[in-house]
Amino acid sequence: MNPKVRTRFAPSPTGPLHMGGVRTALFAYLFAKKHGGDFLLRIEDTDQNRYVSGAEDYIIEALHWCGITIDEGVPMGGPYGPYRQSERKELGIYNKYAEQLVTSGHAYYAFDTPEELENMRNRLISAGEVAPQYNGTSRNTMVNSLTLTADELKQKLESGTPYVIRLKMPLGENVTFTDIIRGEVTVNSSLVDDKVLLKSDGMPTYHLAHIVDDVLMEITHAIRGEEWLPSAPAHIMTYRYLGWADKMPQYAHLPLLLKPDGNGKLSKRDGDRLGFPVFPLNWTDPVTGELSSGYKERGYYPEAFVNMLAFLGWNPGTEQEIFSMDELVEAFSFEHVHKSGARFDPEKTKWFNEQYLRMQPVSDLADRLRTSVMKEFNYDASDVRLSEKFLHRTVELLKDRIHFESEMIPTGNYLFETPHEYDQPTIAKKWKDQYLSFFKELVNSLQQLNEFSIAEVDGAIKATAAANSLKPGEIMHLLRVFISGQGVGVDLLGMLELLGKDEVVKRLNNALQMINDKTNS
RNA sequence: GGCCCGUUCGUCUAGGGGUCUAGGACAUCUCCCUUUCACGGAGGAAACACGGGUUCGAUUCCCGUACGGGCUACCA
Repeated sequence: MNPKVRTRFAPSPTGPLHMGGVRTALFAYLFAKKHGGDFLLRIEDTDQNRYVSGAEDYIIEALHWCGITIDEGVPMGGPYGPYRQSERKELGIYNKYAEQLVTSGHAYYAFDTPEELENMRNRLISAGEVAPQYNGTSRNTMVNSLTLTADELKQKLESGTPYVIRLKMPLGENVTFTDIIRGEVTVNSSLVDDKVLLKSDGMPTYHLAHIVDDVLMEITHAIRGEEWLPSAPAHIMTYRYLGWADKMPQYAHLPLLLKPDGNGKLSKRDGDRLGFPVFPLNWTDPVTGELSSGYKERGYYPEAFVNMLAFLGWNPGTEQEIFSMDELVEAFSFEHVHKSGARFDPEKTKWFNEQYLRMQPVSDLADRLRTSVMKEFNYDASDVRLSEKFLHRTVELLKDRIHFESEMIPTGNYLFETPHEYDQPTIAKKWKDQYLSFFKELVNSLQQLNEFSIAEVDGAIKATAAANSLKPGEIMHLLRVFISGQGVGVDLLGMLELLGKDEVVKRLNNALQMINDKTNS
């Protein structure tokens, strides 16, 4: 029987998680859930120089907002804890396995200083080497436990000379492994350098830490970005040298997310440069105070964001595009994950949001609109504009015209407030003095209506127009401007009915006063 | 530069030798609906990078070229 599927998302807390990271987490989550497994969050905080405070909380909040639920790991813990590598270091595991590799002859101590490393690279470059590396050939010229005598080594170690432990990559060996997405990948071991496994500060590098942790946490599938493909052979070798070939998770290297414009992978800087967020949530840089905008605060539904993300590099193989998280879990498979990078399109993201907006129940939108209205305007609790009926109808009038819920008030502001300004270009274009009597009569006619319904109002407008030998088409646009102040907007008759007799009459009188003032000035 | 990975409409993609006069979606254009603008509906334009093979037959398989992406740290 196959072991229970366990996948993990293992970001390093160096800043806010960007959407590429969220997608990696999403695919790992979908795969785990599809197979009835667990999804873990491990924090890879082995680089103390790049640690950013708040980043870990941000990652947790972002995943939560997206509906990606963590079964185990940071923050709640679990049977394989701790789940932060800085804390796991205290367990002595990284040290232990690094030493084990040294003992078995698959790794060695290296005492070279940064200057010496730099010199070595320059030396190789001037010797015509295009890719200077610390590897099977150059290590013989360096200061390490392979070139030092036993006494020299002992002396260095005892005097506390800083050292790293490097993986001893073999020369000229073909390393083959199977990637779930790319199939069989073969790389010659000569091409990959002797990776540092343990740094001089005692911390492991990613190369060692993720392997030790994946095995100890019984991870079955290691899902990560394509940028790791070149170092995968080093990882494969490490598993073998540690005697963990049978415990190695299956690797899946995901295609990268590319910039909507120009070249290269999507970066944290692209978002605000191009006017769309690259982060799920707002992020304020703790050092510079600079704000990067997030999808949440921009008014995107997490479901829309996730749906969009899922379709970057993956497809269900059918023509269905709108998927709930449950449906994504059901449909997900690596067979339908692309090999090539996906250019991200902000326009499509908006479209996804619109789709989710249209699916919202009107009553839910009305409830949320009430909250916004109360915040925006100082209405009395008994104000009709806070009534169920008014809000419900407002939502119906507005919802198909907007991309975000947050646009309801800005787009429909004239439904909440009597206009103070009017679209003068439209008035100038349409207005004729002979319309004055029509509008005056219309006010009277509307005032006499017992029932202020669409049908009644429509009837009154038509009758008054006919009495003035006007075609309704002539004055409808002006009527809209007089009522809403704007030339475009929601259905006119629907708006009149919603506003009600008193408000409509009031607005009409205001507008006629405005016309009068203009004429006299 | 070297190495690795990739290459279907502008973008995301369907497609695993004949069903491809290459399908869908976003964006774009036209028309319809609408006494506004949207929404909605209908339609249009728009792609197999190139060159060699293999094959009766290649978008689909192989090789090369071009292009794109990634990596090339005591960062992940």
